[in-house]
Amino acid sequence: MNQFVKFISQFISLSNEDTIALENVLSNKSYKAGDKIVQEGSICNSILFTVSGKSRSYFVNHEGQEFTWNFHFNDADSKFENYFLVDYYSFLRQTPSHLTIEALEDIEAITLSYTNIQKIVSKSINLEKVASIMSATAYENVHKRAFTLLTSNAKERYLQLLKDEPYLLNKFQHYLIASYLGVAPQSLSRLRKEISKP
Amino acid sequence: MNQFVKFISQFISLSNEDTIALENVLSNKSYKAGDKIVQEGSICNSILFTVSGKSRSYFVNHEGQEFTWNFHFNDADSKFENYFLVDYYSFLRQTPSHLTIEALEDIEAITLSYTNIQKIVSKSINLEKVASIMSATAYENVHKRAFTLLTSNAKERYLQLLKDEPYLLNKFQHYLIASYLGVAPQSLSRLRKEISKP
DNA sequence: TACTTTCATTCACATTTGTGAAGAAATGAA
DNA sequence: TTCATTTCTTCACAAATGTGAATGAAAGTA
Repeated sequence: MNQFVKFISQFISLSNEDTIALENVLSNKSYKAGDKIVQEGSICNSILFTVSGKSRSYFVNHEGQEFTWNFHFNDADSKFENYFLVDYYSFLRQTPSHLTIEALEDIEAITLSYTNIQKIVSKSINLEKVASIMSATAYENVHKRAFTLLTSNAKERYLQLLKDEPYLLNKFQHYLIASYLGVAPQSLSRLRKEISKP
Repeated sequence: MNQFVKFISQFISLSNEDTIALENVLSNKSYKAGDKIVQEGSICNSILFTVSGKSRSYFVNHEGQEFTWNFHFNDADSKFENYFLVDYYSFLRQTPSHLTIEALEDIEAITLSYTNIQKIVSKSINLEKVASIMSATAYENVHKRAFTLLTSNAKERYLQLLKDEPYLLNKFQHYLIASYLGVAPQSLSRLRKEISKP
């Protein structure tokens, strides 16, 4: 059974027709390490579901600095939002993406296009629920990110990462974690030293 | 004609039936300056549309510090999202709110409850579009906020505010603006001095 | 008006974070 | 393995931001 369909089934019970309708609009796609899965400036017209491989999404500011927005992978540690490779902002509005998504390893993914989502959603109330769960989750995620950035300093953000998603430290390079926290790599190093032996 | 209906009409053409259906589920509500319109911890079960008066939404961190999330008012300067008094996060999921919304002046508002939205949305495709416009806008807004906080420092955030929403400086007290930017009031003062005479 | 309260600014100093350079450690390739 | 490359850490110093206190301006109240 398709991994994406299996994933959706955890949330919503799908009829046989729903399952078939869904499977019919899905296709497989693969990327090589280093590929840009989503390009800043281009419109994000499909949602990709990660089957295997790690990737990261990031913003680039006016000075060319990269800031990791999120990490994406599919294993026991991953959360809901980690599976999906998409700039929701761009996807929802069909406007140019601000985000770039880059394959850190070879990626296997399942793709669902914007137009196909419209098609299946209009056919099935259950599938409509999936779309709303996904967008509510995306909203929660970005909301939490903004809250953390507004209300806490670098040390607090690192402690929160240690608490909420410590496995990221083993999966991704620390300079990427640093840009996820919004600090310089050297500052992260300093924080780690300070926290490890108080 | 109801101000909220008028507002909606700018985006979507409403049939007579739609208009009547919408007006039937709206009601007026007023608050006194200082009132809490949305309380942290309680579920946000309606969306309020500001007719008059200023308010602000804010988070409180673990140390009791307040961080302004947004300013809300309804005049020539206001944007889409400024009208609405709601914690979308809480509203979408019907979970306890993280935000508090406080009336800075006496407020007149139009209220639309969660259950009533479901009712009218299921009756009219046009009204469904309104709901999706609103949630896409909420998403864009929070996305932009997170992006700015992640990628720019205090000075850049202040310059961006000067560029994008300078009128806030005349409408709201500077210590509130400071907490919106995520800096201490004294730091905002220093930035203003530095920028006014280079 | 005078009085009180609140807010904005300024200052000195503390703390946090950034930066560039250097070396250590880890990783990957031949 | 050895060598080259990348990443992590450490350090010293610079820059940014926070903090508490003091002052004066502005706004509200009697």
